[in-house]
Amino acid sequence: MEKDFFQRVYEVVKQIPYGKITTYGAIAKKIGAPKSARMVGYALNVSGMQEDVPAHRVVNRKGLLTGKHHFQGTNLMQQLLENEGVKIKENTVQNFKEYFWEP
DNA sequence: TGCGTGACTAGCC
DNA sequence: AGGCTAGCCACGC
Repeated sequence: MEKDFFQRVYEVVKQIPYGKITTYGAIAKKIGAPKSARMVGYALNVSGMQEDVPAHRVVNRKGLLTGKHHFQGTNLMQQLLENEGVKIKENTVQNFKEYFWEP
């Protein structure tokens, strides 16, 4: 049975390895909806019930932590990424291209 | 059934 | 080079 759009997003996001990050567009393309990058972020927004979904490892194509505003703390998302060895500066991932992981 | 909204992306000015 | 607008799809009311 085909999983819901959101569930597909969770499946891909959960596959992101430790210390790596990816973009909404990459995920959207992976699930077969390259035009629905916005839906990926939307899905993560309601992923509050999905603890296994490391939404903090998902950023926009510029490496900007666009979704950090949706996290509990003001810098929680950044703290989590730095905890995995990802350097963050001004809400932006440093060496984003190197940390980028394609599903 | 229809309009508005959004954790995006790409293109144009 | 930087900022703004348009297009896109799925969900909620």
